[in-house]
Amino acid sequence: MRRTMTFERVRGFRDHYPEDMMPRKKIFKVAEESAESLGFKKVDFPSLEYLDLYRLKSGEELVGQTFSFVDKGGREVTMIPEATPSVVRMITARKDLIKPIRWYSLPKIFRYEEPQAGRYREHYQFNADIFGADSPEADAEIIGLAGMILDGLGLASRYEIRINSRPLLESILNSVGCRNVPAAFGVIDRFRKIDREEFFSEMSATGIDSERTELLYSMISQTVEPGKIRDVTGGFASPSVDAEISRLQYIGDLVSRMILSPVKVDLSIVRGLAYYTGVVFEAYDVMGKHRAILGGGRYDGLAALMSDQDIPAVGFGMGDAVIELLMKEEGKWFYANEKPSFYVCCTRKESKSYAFAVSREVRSGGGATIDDLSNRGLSAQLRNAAGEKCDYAVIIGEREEASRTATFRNLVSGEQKEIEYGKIGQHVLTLKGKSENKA
RNA sequence: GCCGGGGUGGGGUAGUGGAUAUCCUUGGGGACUGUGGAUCCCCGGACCCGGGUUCAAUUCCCGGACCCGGCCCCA
Repeated sequence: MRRTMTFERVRGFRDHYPEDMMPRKKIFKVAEESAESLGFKKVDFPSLEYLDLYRLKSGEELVGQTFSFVDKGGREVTMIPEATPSVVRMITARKDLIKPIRWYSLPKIFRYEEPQAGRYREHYQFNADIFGADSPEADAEIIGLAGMILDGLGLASRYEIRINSRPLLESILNSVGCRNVPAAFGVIDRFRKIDREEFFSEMSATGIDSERTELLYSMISQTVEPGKIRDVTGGFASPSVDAEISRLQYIGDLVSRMILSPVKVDLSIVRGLAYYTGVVFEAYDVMGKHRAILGGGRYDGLAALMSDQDIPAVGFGMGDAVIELLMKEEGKWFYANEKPSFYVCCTRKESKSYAFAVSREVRSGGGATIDDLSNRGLSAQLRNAAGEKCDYAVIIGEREEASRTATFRNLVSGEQKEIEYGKIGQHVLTLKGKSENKA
């Protein structure tokens, strides 16, 4: 009778095995490189913050969905549920920073919610923000970065970015006699989930008559090219509406210069009831199958809420969960080594020293170079090499050691070549890895 | 927090109120003794947990945790 102890994962948390971690790493790599290509700098911050940091901004509602506890020193703390407050805390703590500031980060964030498709209690979230610039160009750069990342992952034309403007929506609502804009935002945010009657009755509760509600309903039901916003907002003309439309169109134009996929205006994008004050946006898969891949917007009031400084800001966050679902569907969930990989076989113990020296030479110009640890027969070692999906085997034995050479075997074609020890590094640089490799 | 669905080795499965729980795959070891995912041999590994019904539960019933999906919410 065997007695085994098995440990379960905590609900809603994930393990990441290599076959999944490799493509996940690729997402982060593309995101980080895209950000850095625009001059963004990486920052990091604790996984634990005072709960008050979130109370300020979001009230008790969000607080109820956090992993919070009182630590041994009596501090009320929480596993961070988002990055933005921490980043704003960092920004406001340093008055010497030259603005505009472009920062990105890649924390794990936590939320105590029921797990669902594309939602876990812990996930990675790439974040990028620009502080100290309230221009539409800053808006465009953030939205453009979001698109660049998706493009870089091979998802061009498989996603679309939908943008909206909170002040635009607010102007529209004001112009139709809405007495409770936040409530109306809430209804618009949920409009795809509620039926028509519910929409009408809730809108009427905010003071909008049914004729105007009809117009609103039609307006938020469609997504349009930025150039055609006025086609759907025609019934709500006013100077403030007009100014907001122009800004949104300008942003849309700039973004379209940066990315490969369409930018559409979707007047139903509200982004919850959070702290957004300007442009808001989300990226969706074109099939509309999943929840938003990423989302963000302008939040000019947050720094003032948290400090004595008034710093305009715009940013976005992208979790790793939804994009994983999408990449799997699109056949992009795999990883290919950029450099060829090697397995250094050694046929006899006496040549191990030489084999290790050869390994070092190979590594100097190549990718992963695996030393054999099994000390088994050559055929077994070659089998291991194949199992590791290496591109080449480097065979070392009595003959190679005597002649100061190494035998390179291409594990795909079977071709072999003997290379002098001194020329190994150079030879490796001429080799290519195979580009398939399944996840 | 609520609702629906689900569970047999690591993965995929067969099956059953009773006997050593099926098959494939994967994993480990060995043979082939300097050229590979082959072949052959050997080995390891499972009925989610707890209670109940029963002579007997992996099987039926209840509860819990977990997984999948949804609601709420959405950083």
